[in-house]
Formats: sequence, C-alpha cells, structure tokens
Amino acid sequence: MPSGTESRRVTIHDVARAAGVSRQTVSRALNDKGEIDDSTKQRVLDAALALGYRPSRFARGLVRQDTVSVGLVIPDLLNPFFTEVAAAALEAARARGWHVLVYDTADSAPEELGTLQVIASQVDAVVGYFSRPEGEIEQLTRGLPVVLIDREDDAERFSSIRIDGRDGVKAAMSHLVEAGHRRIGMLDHATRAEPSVRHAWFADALAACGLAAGPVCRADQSVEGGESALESLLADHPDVTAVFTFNDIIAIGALHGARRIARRVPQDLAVIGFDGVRLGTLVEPQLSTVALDIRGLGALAVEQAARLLTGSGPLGPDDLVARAELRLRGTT
Amino acid sequence: MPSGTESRRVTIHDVARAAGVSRQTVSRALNDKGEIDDSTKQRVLDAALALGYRPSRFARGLVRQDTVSVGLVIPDLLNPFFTEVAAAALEAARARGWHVLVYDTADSAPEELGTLQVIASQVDAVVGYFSRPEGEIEQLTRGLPVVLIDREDDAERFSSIRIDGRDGVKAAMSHLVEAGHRRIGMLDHATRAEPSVRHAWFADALAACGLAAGPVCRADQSVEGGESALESLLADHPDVTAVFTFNDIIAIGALHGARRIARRVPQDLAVIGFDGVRLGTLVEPQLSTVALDIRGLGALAVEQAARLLTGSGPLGPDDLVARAELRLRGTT
DNA sequence: TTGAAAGCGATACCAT
DNA sequence: ATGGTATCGCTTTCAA
Repeated sequence: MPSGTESRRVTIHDVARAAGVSRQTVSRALNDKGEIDDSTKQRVLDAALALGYRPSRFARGLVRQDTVSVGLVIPDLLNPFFTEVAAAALEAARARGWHVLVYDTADSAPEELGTLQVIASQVDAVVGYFSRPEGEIEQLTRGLPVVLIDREDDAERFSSIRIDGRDGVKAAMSHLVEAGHRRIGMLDHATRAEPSVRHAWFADALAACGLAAGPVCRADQSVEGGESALESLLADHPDVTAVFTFNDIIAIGALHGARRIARRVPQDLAVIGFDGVRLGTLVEPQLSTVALDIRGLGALAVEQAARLLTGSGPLGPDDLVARAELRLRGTT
Repeated sequence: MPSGTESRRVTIHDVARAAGVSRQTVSRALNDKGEIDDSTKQRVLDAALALGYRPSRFARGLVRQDTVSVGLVIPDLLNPFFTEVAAAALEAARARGWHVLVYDTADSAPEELGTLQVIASQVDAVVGYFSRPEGEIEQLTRGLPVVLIDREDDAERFSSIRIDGRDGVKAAMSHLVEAGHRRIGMLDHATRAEPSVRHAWFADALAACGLAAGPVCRADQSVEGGESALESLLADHPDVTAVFTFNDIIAIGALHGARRIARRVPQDLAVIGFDGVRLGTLVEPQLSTVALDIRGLGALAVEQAARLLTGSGPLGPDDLVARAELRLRGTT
C-alpha cells in the first residue's frame, strides 16, 4: 500500500517556519496589512504559494466573526417559479454580502428533514419552503432564524411570507365572468389532501360574481400534471369554458392538454394561471395569470432574515405579504 | 439610547455554567454521545434550550474537519440551461453530503471576480462557469480545486468539462440538407467577439455536406435576443430556410421572431437549437435540438471536484466531456 | 459518568 | 517592522 503521501493540512505555522518568520507576520502578509517589510512580505507569499497554503475558513471565521451564510431551501429548483424565487433571493443576499447555501428538497419530506438537520449547523439563518409542521421545524432549527415562504397554514412560531392573491383572483374571475363565462373550473394542486388557499380565493371570487364554484381537478405541479388534469376535467365537465389553475406550470400543462383535445385557447377555453413566471410569456398564446412580484418576494424573505439576524425590528405579518395582480395576456 | 441588550454569543461555556457541568459534558449531551447520565443530559439540554444556545459552525468545523462545501458559479440562474446545470450539480453534491454555495455572477466580469475573491475563503472547491483568463482565476483561487465548465479556449491549468457537439451538429446539418435545405443560417451568441466553437462545428458540418457556411447573426442569450436576431438575419438573407442557434434560448426567441414575420415553422423555416433544455418541449412546435446530457454534465463536474479534493486520480481531459446528440422534434 | 487540559488554525492586541 | 500571547468556541484525548 502506498504511504508517505498522508498530506496533512498546510497551516499558517508551516508557512511561518518555511519563511523563517512568526505566524503573525504570515497573517500580515496574507491579509495585506501594513506594518510589514516588503521583502519579508514577498518571502512569506512565496513560501505560502510554494507550500500550497490556504487559510482554514473555520479558523478564520472563528476569530473574525463576520461572514453571514443563509440556507435557501427550495422544493424543486427546476420548477420555474422556484427558480425565480431562488434567483431573487440570491440577488438580495449578494447585495448584503451574504453567502447562500442552496438545498433542493425534491418535494420530499425526508429530504426536507434531512436538509433541516444538516443545515442548522451550517448557516446563520434559513429561508425557504417547508411542508413539515412548525414544531418539527423548530426542533431541528433550534432558535435559528427561519423565514418561511407561502406557508398555507398560518405560521405562528416563524416569520412567514404570506402570498395574498385574493384580490388578484377576484379580478381574474370578474374578468372571465364579464367575458361571458359561466362555468369556470379549477386545476388545484395535488401536493396536500386539502384544497389550497388559492382554491378558496377562487370559490369566494365566483360567489362574489353570483356563480357557484366550478368543478375542480387536482393536478401534479408539472406540465404533465396540468395536461392530464385538464383533460379529465373537461371529460367530466365539457361545459367548462374557462379554467383557473393553482400555478403557471399547471396552466401551461393545461394549454397542452387543450391542444390535444382540440380545444382552441382562448376561443373555446380561457386559461388563467397563478405566479407570473417568465415562462408564461414564452408560450403561444401567452399566458394570462395572476402575477406575483417574485423578485420582491425573494427580497422580502431575505430582508426579514436580516432583521431576525440582527434583532432589529423584524417585520410583522402585515408587512410580510406578497400581493398578486391580474395580468391579462393571450389565453383569455 | 437603549443598552444592556448587547447580546453576546451564547457559548458552550454558558450552557455548562447554567447546567452546573463542564463544557465537555455539554458537548456529550448535545452530540448524543454515550457515557452520560440521562438526567444530566436532560438538564444540559434544557439549559441549552433556555439560553438559545447554538454551536458555532466555525469552532465545530475547526476541530471536526469534516463537512465539504463547494461553490457553484453560474452566469445567470434564470437561463434555463444554467438552471438545469445547477439542479444537476446540487443533486450530485447532495448525494455526497456536500453543501453547495451558489453564486450568480449576472454575466458580468466584475461580479465574477468579486465572487472568486470571496469564494476562496468559503469553500473547499469551485465548480462553474468563468469567462476571465485562467491566470486571473488562478490568482484568486490559490490552489483551490477548480472545475471549469464549457470553457471555449482550452483550459490548461484547470480541469474543464468540455462540451463536444461536433457530431451532434453534423447530424443536425445532415438532416437539414437531406430535407432539402440549401441555405442554412446560424444565430451565434454575442457574449464574446469571436465566433463560438459551436459556429465552427456548424461551418464544418455544412462543408462536409458540400455547402458553404450560411449567414450568421449574433444574438444576445435571451429570448428577445434570438427574436430580433432572427428577424435581422432573414431581412438580410430572405433565402435562408433553416437556422441553427447557439442555444435553445436563442432558438426559442427565433421561434417568436419567425411568428412575427409570418414565417411558419417548420414549413417555411426549420429551427434547430443546442442544449436540450426542458423548455424546448414546452413550446409549440417543440424545439428540435442538439441535446446535451445536462444532468450528466453536472454530475461529472461534481465528481471531478471530488477527485481533485481527495487527490484520488482526477479524470483526464478525455473523460471530461459531455457529448451532444441530435433530438428531432417539431421545428424541423 | 464526569472533568481537566490540549489542541484545531487563524487573528488581535500589546510589547519590543 | 516583528514576535509573544491570549482568544475565538468547540471536540478529543486522558485521568479521575
């Protein structure tokens, strides 16, 4: 067996010895402090380079207590909505000089728990999407600042960015009704057993228009999910002329489904999504949607994390809201 | 002015004192080591909870020397290709129990440099896209393992995952020629001044088919970029009947452009992209493309980082390749 | 089962 | 300009 290759870490001490100086001098040279002779500095730098020395981030972090890292937890980075949230959070964090550790929990509870477990010892705060009960999260994060996003059950122990699409959805439904639609269905998510909050907005909005809530079909949060959900919705309820969906991905799936069963959009079927992802402008016809300010959402989450971190007046529930507004495009 | 709130960090020492034990005992309790009385353990845990104690990741990392973190550097997370690369890298890293710090350099050289600067002291290895000269990168990373992705000029000092689409592009061009196209243009990127390597593949492939390289127009790597580039290409060269693009985003822009100038795809104009992003299957008609195995690409980059990190036989240039293959769909 | 002491690898402060 | 020493917060021997 090969031996003697046992490469111990090169420490500041090794560099000091190699350069014939003290560790402090090495530190000075490497950190561009003044108070050091140019020639010694060069000698130290050379030695460091020769030895392949790199300071330990832990040792440095220990004494310099600066650097902030936050964990960003996302259910599925490939879902364009979450991609945009992540990009927004990354941007907001960068503006603060923070580092962001990203975790994709693949929409799975075990992965979520595993992430939570390991994250707690790696970051100064956590921002993101969690499906587990608050108590469980609390236990694993132990006093770590946590900012939840779009928690459907009211968050009590944690800050949570709430998404308020009530008015947006109402505007959307009003628009459809004014356009003559009387039978409006919904493609809800299938992540949890209960209907989503968005479904409640949908039902309330229709009631306000004097219509009964239309039929609902549950869809996987993917294009395929939306596609097949639309087909079965229309198979069961051929009289439906407009569909509101839990999110834009499902809506885009619905567009595909409509094409498959030869329903023209928007002539035979109107479609309105939710979220306002860029992708909605890339399909043809462009997707009408109840749009969120996604960048604002990400920035808000990071800001709250910052406030929690410094203890400087965290925002209250009333400020932790992302509102949505109707954006009419080609599918209505 | 408020005072007395000056909250010093709660250390293991505080917990020890509060629980009336030594620091080692606290450590035992918190890390679920054996050799500790259940009642003392509980007492310690209570004290820790009460004080809101959280171990310092730096102190812990310093002594435990486990946890690996890699930096993932991406020019634009909102570009679906990079999103997919990031997701793939995240997945591969998670499988190894690594943490991933993600940085979006916003396609800007200063941001890239800034990231490099700060990254070096935060991670054990770096993976990603860099546009700066190797020497510059080297200076800022100082012996840190670095894996470059899709470096157009040959990487000498760093490992680099090369993208080899030569055969795929040749197959694409052959297909077009067999379909009767004689005048094939390209929408190249506009990031750098020189034509891309993909353009060289394009030209070579056409030459192999006995055709002269068609007209080229440079496009911003965005839908809008592709859209306007296509329009100007066809304005200058109305005889072009097929277009190959630097990547899928540009191709999708081209699809939009074609619609605007009333060229039907694929009847009046064939379009072939490059990359093979999922998005290509969401547009109508679905995008034909020279597709990369993006997940494989991300996994490969992470694997090389792992090998570099452990010093265990890093892969050579011949193994660090992602090949591309023609995927015919609706736009041809 | 518990505690004392010795690091881990760096920086800061204070001498010199 | 340079070096000595204390210190950051935790874990790991090793004794008791």
